[in-house]
Amino acid sequence: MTEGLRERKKRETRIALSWAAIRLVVERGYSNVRIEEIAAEAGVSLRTFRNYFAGKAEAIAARQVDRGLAVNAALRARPADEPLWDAIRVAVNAGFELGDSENSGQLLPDENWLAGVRLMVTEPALQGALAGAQAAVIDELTAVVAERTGTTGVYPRLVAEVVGAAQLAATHEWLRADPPRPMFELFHEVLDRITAGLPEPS
Amino acid sequence: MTEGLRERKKRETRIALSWAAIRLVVERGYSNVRIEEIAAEAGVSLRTFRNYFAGKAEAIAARQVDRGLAVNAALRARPADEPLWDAIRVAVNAGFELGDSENSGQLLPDENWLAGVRLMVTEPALQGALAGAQAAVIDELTAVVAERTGTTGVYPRLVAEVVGAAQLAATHEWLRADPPRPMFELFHEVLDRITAGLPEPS
DNA sequence: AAGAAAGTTGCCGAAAAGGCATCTTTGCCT
DNA sequence: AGGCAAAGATGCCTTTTCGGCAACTTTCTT
Repeated sequence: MTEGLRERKKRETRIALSWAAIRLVVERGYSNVRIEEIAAEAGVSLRTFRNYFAGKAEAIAARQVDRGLAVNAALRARPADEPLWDAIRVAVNAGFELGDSENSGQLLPDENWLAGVRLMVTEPALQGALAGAQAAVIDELTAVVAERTGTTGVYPRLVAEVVGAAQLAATHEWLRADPPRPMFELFHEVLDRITAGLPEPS
Repeated sequence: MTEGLRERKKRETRIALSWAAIRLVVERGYSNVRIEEIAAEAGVSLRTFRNYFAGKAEAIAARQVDRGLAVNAALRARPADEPLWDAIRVAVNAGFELGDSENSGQLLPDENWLAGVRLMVTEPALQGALAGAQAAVIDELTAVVAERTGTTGVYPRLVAEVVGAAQLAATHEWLRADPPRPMFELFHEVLDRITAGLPEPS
């Protein structure tokens, strides 16, 4: 069965709330946004907001979660005989593309927006939520890696955590880079270093 | 000048609050602990608790932060000509030892306690705070690595993030392992894999 | 010893959080 | 189509959190 109306609406509401939260926070600053306003912006009641998210921070982090889940799904969809790290590269890129398409389809973001995002991610409460969201995604990724490689023990988790670390490092660099660089490029550079065992650059 | 009375008391209060929070939450479960009770347990007012921490979750994560900062300090203290990854191994071990000494000095933890901790870390709100705390520590670690290696660009951040990932993976395994295994052993295994470029185990 | 600086505490209002009952919408079966 | 059941949205209400402010106490400096 294809996706029903109910589920589609729910997903749309979730996305609308999350974007509303991000937009308002980027514009006005984290503590100057009431969750009631986010709800209004997305056209639902405050109470409904609370049915979806535990708070502002979680709403904002939701976009990250969805992207992460997309990566996981993409990884599952890769051919089983493809080398693990090749598959991971492709899957993560697919995740970035999702982000782009939800955006204006631009590889490099608007300058004001970027500034707002930089400000936003300095918010301590946000960092926690973002990191926590990442953790949840990584739990699932661990399972995917375990399944794919048929390994047990630490290995799957370690790979998952490291992929997460790679994404974080790439994202940091992406926010820092001037002039801006596209995400996939940064990510590949990072993965190259990791699969080389992270030797000190000479 | 050595550490004054004021600073020592402050540090003690911080630690007392954090342990009180952890103990109560492990015993009763996250949502059954009022922060007022934590404050009482540590012998300060509710308002004072709030001067130290933004909430329950942050109080609990504080122990992690302190351990992380200890690792960073230890890394700074390593001889400058020591290979980076050797220095990291030693520094992280020093961090674990700190945790042990604050504990009963045991390498392997009590069974009830472990069960409580397992339960505690499943709490979503906690995961966020723990991960967020980790993120803050990693920011500092990035600086330490940059300083030590004299590198710029992504490399320092990448190393820092990966070290964080390694600790997370090791911790997960530590919580999962039955029979229990000592942390330092798990961590070394994990680091070996990383410096080998994370090849799929055959 | 005295003033300055830092820390603690109570009070208070705003906001968040979440349980519960009600009403509406969607999905499914006949 | 009709109608029932499940899921969702909303409002209401109570408890808890959150954080600014000002008064008071302790520690530090000279």
